[in-house]
Amino acid sequence: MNDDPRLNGLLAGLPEREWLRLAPQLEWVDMPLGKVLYEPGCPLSHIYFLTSAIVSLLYVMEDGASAEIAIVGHEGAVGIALFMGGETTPSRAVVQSAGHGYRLKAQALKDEFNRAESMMHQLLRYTQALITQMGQTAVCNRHHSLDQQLCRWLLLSLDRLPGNELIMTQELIANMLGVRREGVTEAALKLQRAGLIHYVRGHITIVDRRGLERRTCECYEVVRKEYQRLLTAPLPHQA
Amino acid sequence: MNDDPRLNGLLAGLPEREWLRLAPQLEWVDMPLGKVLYEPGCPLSHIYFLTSAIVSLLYVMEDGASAEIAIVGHEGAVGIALFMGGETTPSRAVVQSAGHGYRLKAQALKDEFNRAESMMHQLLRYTQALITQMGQTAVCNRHHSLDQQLCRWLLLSLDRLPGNELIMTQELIANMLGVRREGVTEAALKLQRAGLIHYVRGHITIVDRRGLERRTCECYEVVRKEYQRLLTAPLPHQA
DNA sequence: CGTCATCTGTGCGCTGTCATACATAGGGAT
DNA sequence: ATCCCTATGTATGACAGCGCACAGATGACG
Repeated sequence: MNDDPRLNGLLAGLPEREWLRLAPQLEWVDMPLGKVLYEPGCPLSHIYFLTSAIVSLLYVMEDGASAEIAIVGHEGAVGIALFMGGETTPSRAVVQSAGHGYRLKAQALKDEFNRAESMMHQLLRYTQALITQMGQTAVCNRHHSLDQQLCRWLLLSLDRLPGNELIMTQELIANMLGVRREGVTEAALKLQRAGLIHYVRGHITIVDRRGLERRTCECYEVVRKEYQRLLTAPLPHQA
Repeated sequence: MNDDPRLNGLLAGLPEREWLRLAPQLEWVDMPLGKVLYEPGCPLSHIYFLTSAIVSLLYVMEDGASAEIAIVGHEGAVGIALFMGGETTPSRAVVQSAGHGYRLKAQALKDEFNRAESMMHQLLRYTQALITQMGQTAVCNRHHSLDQQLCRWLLLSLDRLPGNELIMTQELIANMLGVRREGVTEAALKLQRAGLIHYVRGHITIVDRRGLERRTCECYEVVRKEYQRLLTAPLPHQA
């Protein structure tokens, strides 16, 4: 019942020769909501290529406050520290939307990395896209309103999911954005009253995608374009 | 009158064999205050290994508002998009503290990258450190006070400079932090009254470094430790 | 020596977000 | 059907940072 590994953009982008070498080493993994793929400072055992799940990269402060610094979906991989050489990161990876993925043992990736060409360039390019997202998140945190950031977040998530529905409570979104739950309630209410979204107890339906795009800040577009530019295999769910 | 290229941590960390191959291709460059190394979307012609300058990576919004997402000093390099494979980035690199560095032609780097081992791992590790700084910046923007962020910024800058003086107006700092100049004035006043720093028209002297460390948020320490951990060649100017 | 641009200090009202507290409502479990 | 947990809506006061306006102070330069 496993889904196709090549739903993952990075794997799909590999030339046949490299793909055949890699495929037998991929392990299918279930990713239920809330599953933690790695904790800050823990050596990574695998790199995860997502097919249907969404994973949030979170920075958690000492006082427990947290902020999402990037979203990863089927366009990318979780655990880039593995090939970056640092072994660990100060971030935490949590499944934000249940689904599946494939993982590759740390050693296998390193072997691959030392001889392969496409795989490496593929991953490096993806890394740059991820970096762009992180930077844009930082700027967005500084300059844009919660309303705009919520739109950005909804759109970025939607781009990584099939359909037009998100399973996500306002409490969780608040965690992702690093704001209060009440703030998200207010912002979401505005969007609902404007007829852009509809939600009930953790089920958010995007009614008017264009409307969201008009309300969000430039950050969404910057990130989207950069992903498109850098990743040869385009995001299937993207408009 | 050129300074030693191996003041740069990445170059210093290379094994002799690779260093000898690379050295003749390095070009010494002057980096006056305000010099722009690259603009968003412009293909990079060189990678810059800094020896004595400090460069800010800025994200500039459509309305002109900007925020620094990372600081680069003699521990690193500017233009990582070159080897990441994306060719360009949405960020802007501006010299924040005048000094010098060495640059390497894009093609030379790529040639190097394709056959070299240490150089690549060196750069990848550095990239991860940079990523950490970006992420931490994003979280800091979200959760910490301007007072704390100013301390963080001063410390991060100081770690990349000799001595204990910064040449930097409050206006410029405000630009880096993405806040109002007046806000920086107020925060700086507090620090001066507490006897931690002393400043006059663009000259900031750090009087009590420990005091700043006590006032700043955890973000500074996280970034510092991660740089230390990832970069085998330690930062010379660091405490 | 005087002028002027630049840098720093201060006040004021405004807005967005926070902290806290509490009210309502959907929907699953029994 | 009932209960209860979880999700969502609302109010209130506090406060940080913003935008704007302007004053003083320093130092470069003619």
